[in-house]
Amino acid sequence: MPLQPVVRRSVPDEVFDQVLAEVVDGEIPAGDALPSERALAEVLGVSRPAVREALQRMAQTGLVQVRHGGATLVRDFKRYAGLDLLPRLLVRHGELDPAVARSILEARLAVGPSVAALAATRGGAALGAALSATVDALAAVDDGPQGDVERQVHALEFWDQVVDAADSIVFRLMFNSLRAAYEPTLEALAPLMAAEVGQIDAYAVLTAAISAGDPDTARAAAERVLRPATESLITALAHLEPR
Amino acid sequence: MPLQPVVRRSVPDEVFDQVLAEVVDGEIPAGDALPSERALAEVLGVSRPAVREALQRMAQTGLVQVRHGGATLVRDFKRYAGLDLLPRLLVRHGELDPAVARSILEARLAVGPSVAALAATRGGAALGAALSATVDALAAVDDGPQGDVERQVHALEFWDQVVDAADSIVFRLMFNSLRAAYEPTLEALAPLMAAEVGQIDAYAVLTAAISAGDPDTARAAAERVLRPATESLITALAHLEPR
DNA sequence: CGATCTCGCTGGTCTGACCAGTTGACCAGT
DNA sequence: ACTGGTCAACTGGTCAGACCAGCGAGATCG
Repeated sequence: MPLQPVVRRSVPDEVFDQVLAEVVDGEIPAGDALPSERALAEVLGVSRPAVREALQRMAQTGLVQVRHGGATLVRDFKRYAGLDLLPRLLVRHGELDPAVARSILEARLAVGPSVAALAATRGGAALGAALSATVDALAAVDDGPQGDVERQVHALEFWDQVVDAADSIVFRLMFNSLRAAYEPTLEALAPLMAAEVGQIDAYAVLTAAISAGDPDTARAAAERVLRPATESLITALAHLEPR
Repeated sequence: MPLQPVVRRSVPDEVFDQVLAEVVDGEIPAGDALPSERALAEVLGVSRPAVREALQRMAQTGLVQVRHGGATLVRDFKRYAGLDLLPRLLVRHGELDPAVARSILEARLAVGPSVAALAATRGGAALGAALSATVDALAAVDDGPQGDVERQVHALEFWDQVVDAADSIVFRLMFNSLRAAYEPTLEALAPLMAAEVGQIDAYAVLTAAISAGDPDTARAAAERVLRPATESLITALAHLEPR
């Protein structure tokens, strides 16, 4: 593996991660109070502003509720957290959570075809050429483990363009959140997704449908791109889930 | 209007909102640097910690990138922000953004049926009774402007239960984000959505399909619930959009 | 002219202080 | 027995000022 960027963790980052883990793992049940800022600062051996910064970020994410004068309460993150929390949920304690991974695949399959249909309706003249170029790049990748990763990157780029063309801000933001969860684990997942991004012809059909401005065909084509890997991976993940 | 809770805005809240507006409105284009923390603190007449807290929250949301030693850069929020930003985008300068509202409707229509299908597959024994109870509550609401609001609340509760039953964390978080955007504007939108939540029979059919564990029927029923209002509202919104 | 150094600016962190809101206990009226 | 008032001991909110650490541009030196 080539040289990696140095991870620089600030003090508030560290505090944020620790408190987040406590909350997400359910060590502190929803409704309970967090220790006071001063107490946390002392326990963690950092200054109060550092703790404050972390707690404010927690509040921003909807995981706690701070009340001036009162205690800081833990909220039920499954009810109040937004999609931004996804990356933190996907990888817990350094490994993938199969239930979360399954859920991401389900969401992808539900949303992708609709986005493709919208892109077909709204895509401008230049869209077809841009998509074709990306598919060409996808097809030109050499085989091998490194190639799998590279194909993933091109596939992400492809969907990025489709989402842009759909011109619907909610899908755009959803895509950003999903990508933020997916990208850090890309290397690990690339082999599993290799079959999907290898279907150059399926991508080509989808591109053609979108370029032609045919939403129904685009929807079906997107589903043909996404469904095979989705279903096979979900069955594979089902064996990993404890339940 | 009955008594409202007092809104208490903290200093960092205020700073956050102001900087957010600058970024989202494009006053400071993506790639440009924000003024330094000290400069912002002086201009806004607050302390540096207050500014820091606001900027850290901006970074958490993906709108800026702070670099130790260097300037704080504005990022392209359309590419890096997550779905949590949605409430801030939906209502800008005190009024609804039609393009964002349209997009929310599109997303709802795309996701709702899939969620219903999953709920049909995975819903437990108690689900049917719970959904029926909510539909009954929906049907029991008196007419009138206040009733429209009340029906919205019940409809949200209904979908909340469906999303829970789907048992897919991504949809859960999506729903939370969408609800967070929708709820503050609920009173204003209730009249527009009145037709949808008035279709008690459509909700009943959907409930029956989910209870029966029939995903395909549930998907179709959900679409019948959501599509009419979605399409009529989108055409209505199209007239408001400048474009 | 180009590589290097240095200084000034940036953000990162801490300390300690004080302000402001909440809570519960206690007390005084009704 | 219940209401509302008072107070003290929390809590979070905000500030000022200091110092550390990283970056970058301009001055400097070869």
